[in-house]
Amino acid sequence: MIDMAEQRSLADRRSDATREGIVEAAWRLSRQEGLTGWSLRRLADEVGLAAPSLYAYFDSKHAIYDVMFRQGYEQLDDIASRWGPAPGEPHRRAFKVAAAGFMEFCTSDPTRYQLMFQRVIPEFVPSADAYSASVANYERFRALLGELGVTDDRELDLWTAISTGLTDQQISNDPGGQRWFRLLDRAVDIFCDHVGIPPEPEGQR
Amino acid sequence: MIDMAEQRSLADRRSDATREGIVEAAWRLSRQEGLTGWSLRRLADEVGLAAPSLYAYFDSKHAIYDVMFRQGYEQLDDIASRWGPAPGEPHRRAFKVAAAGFMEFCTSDPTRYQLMFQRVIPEFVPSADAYSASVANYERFRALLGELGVTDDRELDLWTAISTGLTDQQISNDPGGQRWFRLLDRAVDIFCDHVGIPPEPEGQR
DNA sequence: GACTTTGACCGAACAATGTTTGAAGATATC
DNA sequence: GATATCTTCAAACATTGTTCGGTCAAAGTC
Repeated sequence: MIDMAEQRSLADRRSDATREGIVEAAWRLSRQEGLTGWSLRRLADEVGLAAPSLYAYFDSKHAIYDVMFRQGYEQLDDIASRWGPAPGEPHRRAFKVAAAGFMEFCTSDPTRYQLMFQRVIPEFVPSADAYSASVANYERFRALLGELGVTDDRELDLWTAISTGLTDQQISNDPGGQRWFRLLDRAVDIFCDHVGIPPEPEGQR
Repeated sequence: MIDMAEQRSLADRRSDATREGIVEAAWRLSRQEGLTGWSLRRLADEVGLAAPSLYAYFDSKHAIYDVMFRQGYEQLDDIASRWGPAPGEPHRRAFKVAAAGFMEFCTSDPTRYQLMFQRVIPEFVPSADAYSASVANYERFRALLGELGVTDDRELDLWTAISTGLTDQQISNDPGGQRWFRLLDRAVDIFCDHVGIPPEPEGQR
């Protein structure tokens, strides 16, 4: 009988536990040796299998990166769901919290950041499925900024550039430090002044 | 007799013309197939040699990338040397020219940009020599902004983040387009307002 | 001219990679 | 116990960057 739910390929039906073990080991190796610093044979060793056995769980090495890519965006989505103005909270305050949260998320795991936002793996292009996770995330981001008073698309684009620019510099040129992180509040203030989000009341600051 | 000038290895003494031909072909292939989309055998074919012969001119594939890396910064330095306030020119105007020049330089050759500013080649680390070209460039950038009125290091860092952020978004998310490029003048204005560089006189605008 | 030296080049091979193939054991199902 | 289905892997393949050993021609040297 044909399963009416979405078709799962042979590989997809394999033990989910082993599958997750492989991805976990891939994260571990990526953080240790760099995203491209490990081979399938090494990864297989790590989970007690031979290299070809991995192909029972993933169609290719890129397919493993693809799962990791999606997991990254799921984790971001998880965190981002907690952002937004609390009742009575000044929008600029909420803006700063969200911006710092994003930057903290990125800098706390540079490997994950590279996978999600940079093109460090030659030939790797996220699948439509994984890509949609990143699009969903962008939609949430757009909605959040709308809630905070950023309605113009160009202003959205400008803030995207500023926040990713700060993050990128921080990770590339001062990993583990605070050099660009410290500039974030100021950047938020400048930007908020420009788009007309009112300053925080002096007393609460 | 020992040459008292700087020692040149065997590879270094080979015909400079062939050497340059190899690098040119490497640029061509990189733009066509991506920075990592070609093999040494393919490159050798392109210049009418066999793969091992390349090792008479370069110590490794990375050594070829290294030359390209340095060439990129030499080209940037060449352009950047023409930036700076003309006599009587408002600083903010000169700022905009330089900023647009930088962004134009980056977006006009995304492959070169990737090599210079992103880490898309696994394991590739520029040699001390090539790296110094990028440092020299940063020093020029710092001097230029100083001339225009940006003295605080934190403001320098902030502008670095903003301009590279805009550039990065432009190349990654709208290659060949203008979406983030159009935001540049506004970004300069916001930044200049913040650091106290006076606005351009209305008449000249 | 013979002889050596040097420069330029490449065929063959090496180790490592991601991946495919074919088949072997293990496990379940009847 | 027989059959089918999982789960696994040894062996092999094509491709990669790179090394080794050698060939061949040009340039000096006597």
